[in-house]
Amino acid sequence: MNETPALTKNQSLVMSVLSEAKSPLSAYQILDELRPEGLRAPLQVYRALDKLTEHKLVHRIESLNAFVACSHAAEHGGEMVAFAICEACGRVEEFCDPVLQSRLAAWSHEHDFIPTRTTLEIKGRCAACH
Amino acid sequence: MNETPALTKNQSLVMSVLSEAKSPLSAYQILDELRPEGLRAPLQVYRALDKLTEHKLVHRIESLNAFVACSHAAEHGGEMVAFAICEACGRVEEFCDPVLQSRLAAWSHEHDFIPTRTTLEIKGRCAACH
DNA sequence: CAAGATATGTAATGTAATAACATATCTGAC
DNA sequence: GTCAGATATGTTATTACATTACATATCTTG
Ligand SMILES: [Zn+2]
Ligand SMILES: [Zn+2]
Ligand SMILES: [Zn+2]
Ligand SMILES: [Zn+2]
Repeated sequence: MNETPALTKNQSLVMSVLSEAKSPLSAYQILDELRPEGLRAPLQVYRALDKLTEHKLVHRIESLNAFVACSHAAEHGGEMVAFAICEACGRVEEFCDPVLQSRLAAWSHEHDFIPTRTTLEIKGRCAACH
Repeated sequence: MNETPALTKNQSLVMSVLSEAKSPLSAYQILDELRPEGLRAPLQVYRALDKLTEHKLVHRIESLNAFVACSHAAEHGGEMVAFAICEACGRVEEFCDPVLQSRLAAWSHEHDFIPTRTTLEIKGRCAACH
């Protein structure tokens, strides 16, 4: 069910750039990295990002207008994902928390709200940057 | 301590537009609303939004690149704020939840992360839009 | 092979946010 | 009152982020 298909050429290129990045990259930063490989237009990157995001191999960080490779070893289920973003070094840590998830589910249920997607991003300073 | 100063002319204009809006507005939508009052440039709106956001009279919705008037009757303390955003009607509900807040504080403490700002936005369908 | 689906290439445009600089208004010290 | 610093405003240009529209190529599958 819902197998992740093999990546296409552009998807692979974008994925490899994000996998090697130490912090989130904007679509235009990714494009610049890939000009040597022949990419020229933002849309080539955005299309790849759309697919990668759909398959949850990549996540969009809304508060940065940027993208990170998923750091989950295993596949994502339907669970909520959160991010801790260091404002000093730029590093992002991805995490899941069942308590947060169930608390949000409870709020939604109480308020007759049907959630489809949750954005949870904490900005601050990571352990290495105190 | 930290009194909210009286609003300037442009801040008042922007605040009044947001207060009457039924859903979040982009800076450019606000600008269009205020052209009749003489505003002409995005920066006039962005500057007002910066101050209003600083005083927490307005919140930025990161996932929409848009802004809403704060719906808290009382003043904000340092607490975390969350938003439930209806993808059908556009309405946004602002809420606080101590459980979410303490759980995020716990995660941060466990991971030696010093948080400064949290973005929590749930997209979905509100009670009126099932 | 033919037909439909998926992926790619390219140009142009739309939308969001900031930089740089000039001018005006407010506020307190003298 | 007036001078000086701080705050607010006005204006133009530019940068950053994202999508529309259309043409072409490649990959399925009957
Ligand atoms: Zn992930
Ligand atoms: Zn750090
Ligand atoms: Zn509020
Ligand atoms: Zn609704």
